[in-house]
Amino acid sequence: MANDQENKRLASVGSRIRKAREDRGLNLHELARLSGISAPALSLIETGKRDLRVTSLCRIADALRIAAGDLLEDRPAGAARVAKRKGYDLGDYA
Amino acid sequence: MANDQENKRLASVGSRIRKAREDRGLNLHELARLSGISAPALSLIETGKRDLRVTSLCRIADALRIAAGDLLEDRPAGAARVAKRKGYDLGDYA
DNA sequence: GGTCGCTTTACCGTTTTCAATAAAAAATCT
DNA sequence: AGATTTTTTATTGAAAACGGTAAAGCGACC
Repeated sequence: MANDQENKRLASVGSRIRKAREDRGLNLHELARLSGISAPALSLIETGKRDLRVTSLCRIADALRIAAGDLLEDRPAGAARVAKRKGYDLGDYA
Repeated sequence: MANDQENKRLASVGSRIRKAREDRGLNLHELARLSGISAPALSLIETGKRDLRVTSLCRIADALRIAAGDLLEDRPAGAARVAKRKGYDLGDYA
């Protein structure tokens, strides 16, 4: 798929997604319903094994309520901006 | 390919790439050589007609010497960030 | 008129994402 | 220990990205 540098980049993107998801207390299945991306695909993404498309990244970012750019690289201001609200209504996605 | 919202997003990403490219005085063939992405593909990307992969976005960002996150959304990087946080309104996912 | 440079579009072939499903593996419980 | 939840891996099939090439548009300028 890619050279070593790109793999590292995908891995860091994936770990940022995973961290944001866990910070919000969501499991893969719940994030799958929020984002419209299947749990197996999310697993591949979070472990850096898949080169996801930009729209997929944005859908994940929207589901996590984080700026998409904050998933691509470390942004110190990012964490503070995230509202740790609790009201994920999974029903909207059923 | 995608719904209307995602198309708008891809279009904005594309226009940001185009602007950065033109600011650097590059044409599509030169950016193609720098990024490893063909000029026809770059044309589709810049006009928002293609949902590129994250590694492609990063290769373009590297070629333009810009942060990949800055291609995803407006990030003033400087002063007036308070004004308006454009994009999605959190709270309802309907 | 024409030519040059740049961009867009179209086609083809290969590769990859992605959903869906199932199953296996791993972590988390009681 | 066992049972349950969560994650990972594998498979199938469809849709799309991507490079390459070629062709067509579209300016500007002579």
